[in-house]
Amino acid sequence: MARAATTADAFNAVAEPRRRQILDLLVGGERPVNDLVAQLGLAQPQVSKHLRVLREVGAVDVREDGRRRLYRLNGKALKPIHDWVHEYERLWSERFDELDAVLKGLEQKEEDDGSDE
Amino acid sequence: MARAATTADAFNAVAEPRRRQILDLLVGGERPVNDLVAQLGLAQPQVSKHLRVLREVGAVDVREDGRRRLYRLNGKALKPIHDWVHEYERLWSERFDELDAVLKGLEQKEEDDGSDE
DNA sequence: CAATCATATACCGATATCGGAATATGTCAA
DNA sequence: TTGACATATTCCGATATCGGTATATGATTG
Repeated sequence: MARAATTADAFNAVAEPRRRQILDLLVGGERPVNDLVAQLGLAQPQVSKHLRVLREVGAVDVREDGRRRLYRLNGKALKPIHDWVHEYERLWSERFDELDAVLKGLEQKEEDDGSDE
Repeated sequence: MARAATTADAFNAVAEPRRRQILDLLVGGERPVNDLVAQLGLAQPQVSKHLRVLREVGAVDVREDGRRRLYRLNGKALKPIHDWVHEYERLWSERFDELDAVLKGLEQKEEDDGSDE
């Protein structure tokens, strides 16, 4: 066995920085491949390959327009990532840090009061 | 060149489902390796290896306790993932879907009015 | 129809991974 | 000190990747 395919998951697909860049560019709206090639400074075949991966995980959709292909973002594919990482937000949010402090204070108080646990 | 190292990034580290599971378990608090081994149903060496990766990207910290090692979550390492994916939230949120519809309506209107762009 | 433009695919070599198995390191207990 | 326990490291083979280069496919223009 080796590492999971890049097309296995949105997680795997998006682990590659270039692919994140591509998605970031597509936030601005539909773009033909050549636009992306120009903006990324990458060779055209590499861009097409990255787009294929993004297509396979559903993060982008394509539309034909004459001899060019217009790629468009489909952000829903990223929702699982958002949902997962969202659970960890409290670990760096100051607001929650304060809440944690309060809760710890309460625990301490209960321990001082003695009894079980 | 090959795929980026799993230790290159939080993105790469977390692309592996087992490592996400480990982090999920550590949300419940500090745990020794053997606890994780039991809960994951994985072989001990694999768990140690996954933990190493998570350590190298700063997602967990270790503390020695006799002959065992207690691993603890350090969620701050996941913030870049959260920050990145957060930008895409509007793409699946219904509230923002409605906003998009409104904006598209406005665009349409301007196009109908003609003129440049 | 030929030439050109836009994009996708195929092939290559190098590399880092993953799980499995064996083993090393280090601590505690009798 | 010997043995049991807890964890980390090393070696293995298989595999999927990435960038580069060459080429295929397909649409448009002259």
